[in-house]
Amino acid sequence: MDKRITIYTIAEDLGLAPGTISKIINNKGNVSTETREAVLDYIKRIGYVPSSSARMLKSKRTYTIGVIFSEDMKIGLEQAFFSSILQNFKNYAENKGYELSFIVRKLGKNKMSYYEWCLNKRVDGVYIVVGDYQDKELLELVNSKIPCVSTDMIVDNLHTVISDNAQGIKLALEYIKNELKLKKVAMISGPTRSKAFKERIDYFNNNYKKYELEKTDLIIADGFGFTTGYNSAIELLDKNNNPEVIIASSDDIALGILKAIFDRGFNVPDDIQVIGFDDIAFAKHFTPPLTTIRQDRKKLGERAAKDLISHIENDIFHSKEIVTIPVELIERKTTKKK
Amino acid sequence: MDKRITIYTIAEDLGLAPGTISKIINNKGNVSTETREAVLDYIKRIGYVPSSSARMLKSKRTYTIGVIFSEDMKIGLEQAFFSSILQNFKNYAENKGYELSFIVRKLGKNKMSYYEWCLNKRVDGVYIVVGDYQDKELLELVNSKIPCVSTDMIVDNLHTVISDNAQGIKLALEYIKNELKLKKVAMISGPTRSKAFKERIDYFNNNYKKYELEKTDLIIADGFGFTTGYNSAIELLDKNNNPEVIIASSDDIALGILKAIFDRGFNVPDDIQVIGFDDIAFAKHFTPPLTTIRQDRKKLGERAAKDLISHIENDIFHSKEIVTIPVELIERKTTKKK
DNA sequence: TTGTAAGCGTTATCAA
DNA sequence: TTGATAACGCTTACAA
Repeated sequence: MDKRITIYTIAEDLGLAPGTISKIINNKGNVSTETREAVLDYIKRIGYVPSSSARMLKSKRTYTIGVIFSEDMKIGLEQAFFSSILQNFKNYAENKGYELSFIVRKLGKNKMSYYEWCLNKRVDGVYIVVGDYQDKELLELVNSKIPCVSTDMIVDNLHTVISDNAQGIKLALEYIKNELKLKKVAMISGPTRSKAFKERIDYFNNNYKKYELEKTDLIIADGFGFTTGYNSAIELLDKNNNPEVIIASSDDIALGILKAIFDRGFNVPDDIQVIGFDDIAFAKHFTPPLTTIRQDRKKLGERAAKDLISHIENDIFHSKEIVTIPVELIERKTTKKK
Repeated sequence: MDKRITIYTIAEDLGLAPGTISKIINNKGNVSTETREAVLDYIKRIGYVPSSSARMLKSKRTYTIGVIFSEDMKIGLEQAFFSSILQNFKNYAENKGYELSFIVRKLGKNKMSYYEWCLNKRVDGVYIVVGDYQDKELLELVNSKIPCVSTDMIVDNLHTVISDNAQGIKLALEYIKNELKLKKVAMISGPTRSKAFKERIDYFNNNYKKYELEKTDLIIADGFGFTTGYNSAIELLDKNNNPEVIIASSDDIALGILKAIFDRGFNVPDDIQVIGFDDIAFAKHFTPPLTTIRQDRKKLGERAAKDLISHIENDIFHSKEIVTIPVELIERKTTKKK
């Protein structure tokens, strides 16, 4: 019962050679449809699954995708937005027979670079969930032979799947002008080493005038989270430039802003309105529910997985491009149409 | 440069036999301290790392831990509480040289049971993050030769690391009696198929009288989340039994309750007080910040990892036990001392 | 079209 | 204490 099934036992059972079985499993070489079908049938019946270690050892393919969840950015599995993209990536990849393995900068006792780690683990490809585009080690990896894809970082030579951040801010600006009919707008953002944040800030800076808006403040903080939003908003409020609406570059930040506004005794949306970015699960549960730009986390994760796997499997040095996923404005209660 | 370092190249470089290198790496057999140190040194210098596939192939050990994140319970990586425990588990395990691999019920095209999957993947052990203790397949796995550990499910023959749920509710009850000086208490909980919920409900039912409390309502809902809490609280409020304080069996539920109370026009903590369970990151950010029973997610995850790994490595059929991690009451603004 | 056999990088058993 | 050698289960030339 605990006897392991191998291509040898199968070959024996069927009166064939192990090599033939292998070819069939991998869809290679010439085998008569007759034997092919017989073998496939048999395999399914007895529930045979190839030993991944043997396969890896021999073929140099590991069916493993390394995941970089940049540590210095202090983003862990707890970060709802990214872990949800990752979840979708994972689902897709698993369906294609790949496993994920988190890349850490050491292995056993040894400290090592991302690239070394990948070499040693022989991952087939790398998914960079978030990354610092100035990180030398990351760039070393990106520019190596190992296929990489990212859902945040934009650098030369890297295929990335990213939300249409410009469109997101455009939506917000249009909405502010046409629906909210407001003038004075501020923005609070996370750091520009995240490309997504940078794009949002850039679009804002370059276009608010087009919508006849006035920029009262722009705070670029050094964090991603609630506390960052809170502190930045306190700072902003104390400057008394009196923005009518604040655009936050993430929902976590937006939620912190909301709290700060309350703590300062103002009301949302009557005194100040707020627009977030992401649409995390909690956005709709907050009081008041957050108006925000929704990113399509499912598409983001799945497309990234799809593209990475196709890089890996058709190892033609694929066209690396920036693929852009549309976003959408979700109107809730932190804004008020006039 | 792309030449792979193996125990062969090392042996050659050092004028030794491959077998000797292997022994040293694995700390086995008799090797003179002299050669041992020389080899260890050399290995560190050139940054050699054993090929895991070769090792797996030969030794039957995969250094991989399967993770079950029960799907039918609709809990994904997005669930902050569980993913944070998992994160801590992961950190510990990785440090010990293990990798995590999520168990899915199929592999490639084939549907398969948890147990079959584990057999095929040859995982060294299994970590059940959350599980339904009535799930036949799960029980099959638990009762197999494969070492398992859980941080939620309690069944015969399963080692589990779990918060002291009884103590948590005890803390809440004491606090209600002695500090809040309240009488009428209600509870809203998730389903009893999660052992943690069951324990909390049981302790509450069996002990509220001891604290001279009056139970106005007990709602056992079928979900875990915000919406569950919201709907249950609306239901409860509409019954007009007027509890003075509501104990929620999770923070997500508590937050939903808070929202429902607001929506019905009541004030927290003046009209009704609320106590949660978990202390998720968001609990302190909510308005008002949630009083709750904090679970020690770090200890939970790390202890589970530690115990599993020791099961695996000292494959003595280890004492399976329930290990219990203390909890703590965090007082914030949804309660008010009298 | 099918079979044979040489690795892949380890571990483990014996022999030296 | 150290060295040689046979697996482990697969892939892939190459031979039949």
